[in-house]
Amino acid sequence: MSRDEGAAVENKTSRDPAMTDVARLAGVSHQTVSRVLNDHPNVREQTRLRVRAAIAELGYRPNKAARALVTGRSQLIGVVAQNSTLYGPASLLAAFEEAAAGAGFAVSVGRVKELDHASINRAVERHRDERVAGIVVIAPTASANDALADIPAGVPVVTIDGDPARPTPLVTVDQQAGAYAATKHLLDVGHRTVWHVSGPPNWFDSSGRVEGWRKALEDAGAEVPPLVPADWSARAGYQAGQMLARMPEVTAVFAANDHLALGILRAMHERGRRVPEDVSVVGFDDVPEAEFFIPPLTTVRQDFAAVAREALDLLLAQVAADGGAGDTRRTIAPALISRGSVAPPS
Amino acid sequence: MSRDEGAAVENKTSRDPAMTDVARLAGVSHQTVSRVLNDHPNVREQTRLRVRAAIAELGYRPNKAARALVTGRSQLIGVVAQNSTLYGPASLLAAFEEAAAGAGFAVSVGRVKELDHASINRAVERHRDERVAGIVVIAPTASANDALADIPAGVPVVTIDGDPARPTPLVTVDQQAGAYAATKHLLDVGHRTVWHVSGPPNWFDSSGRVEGWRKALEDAGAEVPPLVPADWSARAGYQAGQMLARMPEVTAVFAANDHLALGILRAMHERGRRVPEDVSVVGFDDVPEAEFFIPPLTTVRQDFAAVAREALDLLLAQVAADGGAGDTRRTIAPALISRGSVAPPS
DNA sequence: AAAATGGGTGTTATCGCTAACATCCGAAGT
DNA sequence: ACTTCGGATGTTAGCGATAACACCCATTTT
Repeated sequence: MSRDEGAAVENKTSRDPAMTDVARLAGVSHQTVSRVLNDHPNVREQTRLRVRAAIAELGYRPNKAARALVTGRSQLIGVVAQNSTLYGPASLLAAFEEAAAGAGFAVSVGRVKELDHASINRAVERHRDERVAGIVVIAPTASANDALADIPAGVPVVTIDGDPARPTPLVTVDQQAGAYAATKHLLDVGHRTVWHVSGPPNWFDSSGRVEGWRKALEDAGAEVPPLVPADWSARAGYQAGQMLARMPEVTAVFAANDHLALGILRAMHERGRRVPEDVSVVGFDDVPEAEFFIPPLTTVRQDFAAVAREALDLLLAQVAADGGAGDTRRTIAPALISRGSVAPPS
Repeated sequence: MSRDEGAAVENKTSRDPAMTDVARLAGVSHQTVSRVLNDHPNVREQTRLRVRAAIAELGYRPNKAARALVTGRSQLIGVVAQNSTLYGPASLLAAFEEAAAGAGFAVSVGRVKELDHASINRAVERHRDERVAGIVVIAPTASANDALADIPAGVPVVTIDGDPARPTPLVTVDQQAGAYAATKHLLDVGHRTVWHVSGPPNWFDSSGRVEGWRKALEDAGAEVPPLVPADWSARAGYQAGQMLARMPEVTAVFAANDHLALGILRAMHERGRRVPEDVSVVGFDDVPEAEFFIPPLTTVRQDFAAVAREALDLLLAQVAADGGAGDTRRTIAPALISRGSVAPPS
């Protein structure tokens, strides 16, 4: 790649214009160009216009690497998330990217196969190498949570879906409240108790939902049936459903997410137990297609966009404060969405 | 941020170690450290070890901004994708991030709200500002495709799901083959013809599936019923299904994706048309929960991981070749997954 | 009228790295 | 023994931006 200096006349493979090129064209110093770019106050309006014109004429675009080098920070936010296509995490990630873009930040995603200590640390280090402005960790499990301790102070970090008990900047959905509402809804229409098919035990979301379910039962003085443990998959829901369908006393089931609920619906259908006439079912997440399950699923909706906004907000506050921040915890309330899968017991 | 030079003894707020610090500790020049880092051959083994020891001792990590500045490229791949939680695009993105991480590249995602010309160009420019090594555009619609023309030559670009007719580096799933297989499967079990509920008309995936469907019918000498246009949502499938359920002659439906199929299943169920006894249904995508629909859905699976791998491969080939590349098109064959939603007509 | 202010601008140093060239040295060729 | 060569290393010069400071020159202030 030849790069002629001085009086280049026919510089074919000319490089991208740099700040000095703009400066020359506008008849100012490169520093003034920098001032215009960064909206410094002390630039005459006329000069500002001249510089802007030169920028437009050359199609100049600032080199972010150079800026990152001298400032020590890039306009990049690193996100550490599990490599999953689960509805919750995927939506969250998408929502966060959108929010960040709105604030002028690009997002670099460090997907991680397992949410273990070592993987997360590796992802965090990669992000630090890129001098990201801040890091968001989607840490829905205890193992992920542990890794956060190793992140050096001074790096702005926000955790999403992390341990509610941990004193770090954190945004969560109030799982307990959502589960409580779902369970109470079933009790309110007349069910004597509610069974619960839970998510994987190491997820905070799971345990929060279990707690909310149990509390609603206890508050109502209802019997607490044994917990049916599962994971997040439709398959696990189907298996749990096969058991529940055999027990005549089961009239109401709260599933820890919509896909579990789907599996339960299928199992009920196969054994001839009608939903909602014989058994009521409630899910969690409100995936877009939940409305078209057979029957339409009553569920609990999480506002991922709100979570993303709050997380970004918390992160940028830390970036601005250069470390310490004010309030550092935000909780988003979920909402019960009532559809056709719930009815009074017969 | 004070930064004492020279004989700093008690430098509290010490900066991160730089290459010169490593060099000093190892008793070599910073350039030798650079050589070790970049695996240049001409370094004595003993020196190499000494440098590595110093790196480990200081916990040194190279500054990527500085490297990007001098080389003009970062170890970052820019991805432009629509801000959607659709199963296909989301899976693709996740798969690509994993593949890129395996090759030592981080991925910066430029989500875009609409797949129009202007939005895509903006995202591409943002990536170029970051001096990404290459750009991947997930361009499943004609409008997205148009924007590709504006990307200057010399920037490595790979399109995923783009226009099969466009002569750019491109990776696609053979939609036509998948649709052909699905339709033929229905004809093979004895249906006289197959109805098709299609995706949005401006998506290449949609039109490819329509073509495959039509071709299979024509090859079999079957009547081609009118196309039922929809989008990708379960709701649209439900609406289409409400119509199809009223027509006694409809015995087989091929839906352009699994969520459409879900809506169709629901509509059939509501009007008392049994699947598969009265009507057979086939979907497309094989979303994880398709196995637990009522009944389990026969569908066509796309191998997104393979798409991602090929795309990365094509991109890195361009990066290495500094522009021109050899073969530039890869097509992934989808696979029919047979489940319980298909049966011979009664 | 001289001094103090402060807005507008240019000059210089620097961030941490890689490229290009310079240098040193011992082994090989004549 | 005297080039020649090439491996191992050091030196210097940028990459393109921002920070810090210096410097004008019109206003105010005293």
